[in-house]
Amino acid sequence: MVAAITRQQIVEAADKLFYERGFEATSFADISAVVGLSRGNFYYHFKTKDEILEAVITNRLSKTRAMLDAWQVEAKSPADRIRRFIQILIMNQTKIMAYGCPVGTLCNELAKLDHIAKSRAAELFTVFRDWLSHQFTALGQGTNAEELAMHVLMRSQGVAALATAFRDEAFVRREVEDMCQWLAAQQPTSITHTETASVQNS
Amino acid sequence: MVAAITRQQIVEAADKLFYERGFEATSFADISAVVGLSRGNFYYHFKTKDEILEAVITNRLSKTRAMLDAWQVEAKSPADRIRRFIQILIMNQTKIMAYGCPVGTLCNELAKLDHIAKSRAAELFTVFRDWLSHQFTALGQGTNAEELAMHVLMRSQGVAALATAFRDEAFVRREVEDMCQWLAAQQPTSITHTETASVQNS
DNA sequence: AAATCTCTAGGTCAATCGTCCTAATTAAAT
DNA sequence: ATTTAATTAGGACGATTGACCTAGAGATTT
Repeated sequence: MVAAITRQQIVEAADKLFYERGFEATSFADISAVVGLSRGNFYYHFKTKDEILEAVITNRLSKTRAMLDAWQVEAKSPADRIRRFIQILIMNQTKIMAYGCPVGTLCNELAKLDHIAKSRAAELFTVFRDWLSHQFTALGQGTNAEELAMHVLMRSQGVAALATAFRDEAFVRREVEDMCQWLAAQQPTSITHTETASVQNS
Repeated sequence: MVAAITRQQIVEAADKLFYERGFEATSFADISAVVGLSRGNFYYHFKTKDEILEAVITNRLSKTRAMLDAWQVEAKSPADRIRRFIQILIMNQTKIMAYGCPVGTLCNELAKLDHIAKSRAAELFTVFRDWLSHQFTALGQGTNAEELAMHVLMRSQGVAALATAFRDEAFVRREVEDMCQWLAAQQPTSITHTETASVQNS
């Protein structure tokens, strides 16, 4: 079963190229050159380009879920976990300034192509949204959890988009800081009531 | 001088196609089919595809400036003008949900392609940023004007990106409303001082 | 050792890409 | 009316695209 390894190598290379160059702009030849495989051999592993895209999205979904699961134990409070999400903008700053957000840009390209997989790519956003929504619920914002999750997602997308266009590191830092301050204000009745401290330890 | 008309038709058609399908995904044949011209005849008007892109960006820049100039007289107060900008998300909702923001998605595609015109496309953002910055200065936010302008731009980009992925009209309305409320809170000392009313009439 | 299955290399296919050339048509100028 | 310039149509170019086939090498099983 060496094919499974080669297959994963293809998916990994395709993922990187789809992100850095775009789906359409990446050819079979490009991917095979990275993996070190002959173009013709591709048909054995993937019959169509859409099949590679499908595999890339599936791979991203599982990796994203694994990352969020890890944060669930690494970060102690819901607020810390949301901050962890926001900090992605700092962690991946260089790549984001060069290529934008991997999820947002893929969804946008597939939307323009009216590609069959566009809704499947949007699942990546859903995973983040549901996870963020879960964190906001744990923060005591059960009624607005999904709205707040979408708001965080929205801001992240906006920062990523402008980071690519302006390449302004100060802007990214400023907006991340602003988001964290906004987040701190989202803990309901944090000043008047003191029992919210216990929520952060859940 | 009939060529000028044909040239403008080409630019207009290319603009629409670049927006709806993307720059790379649009071919000479696609544009010529829309205009009703033979493919070969293209070379007379535009020698390269990059030349069309350049013309499209230039066209967008002048159209954008003209629109913002019109708003300067149509809308009475700086706040009204900024609201007018925010309302684009509602006005162009259908197209944005299908293809995203014309500026943001173009900048992103060109960034991935590492295209020569990527900085030129970013000028579109600069035009909006400077105009917004000017409005915030008129609002009495001279010190933070550019930061606030970038913040509005960021939010618009974020809403557009998620609108494409989720196709959620309620989300767009909610975020636009939230932005307008945020804007209302940005008028410094609007409650304690009354002289800010005169600023709105400038 | 023979047979079977897994995996790969190289090449072909028609279609399409951006680019470019040339002959013909149309309009303008003399 | 004749020359000149502006504009067009159609085709050809080399390269590249995604897709596909087949022969054979390599590994595994019998």
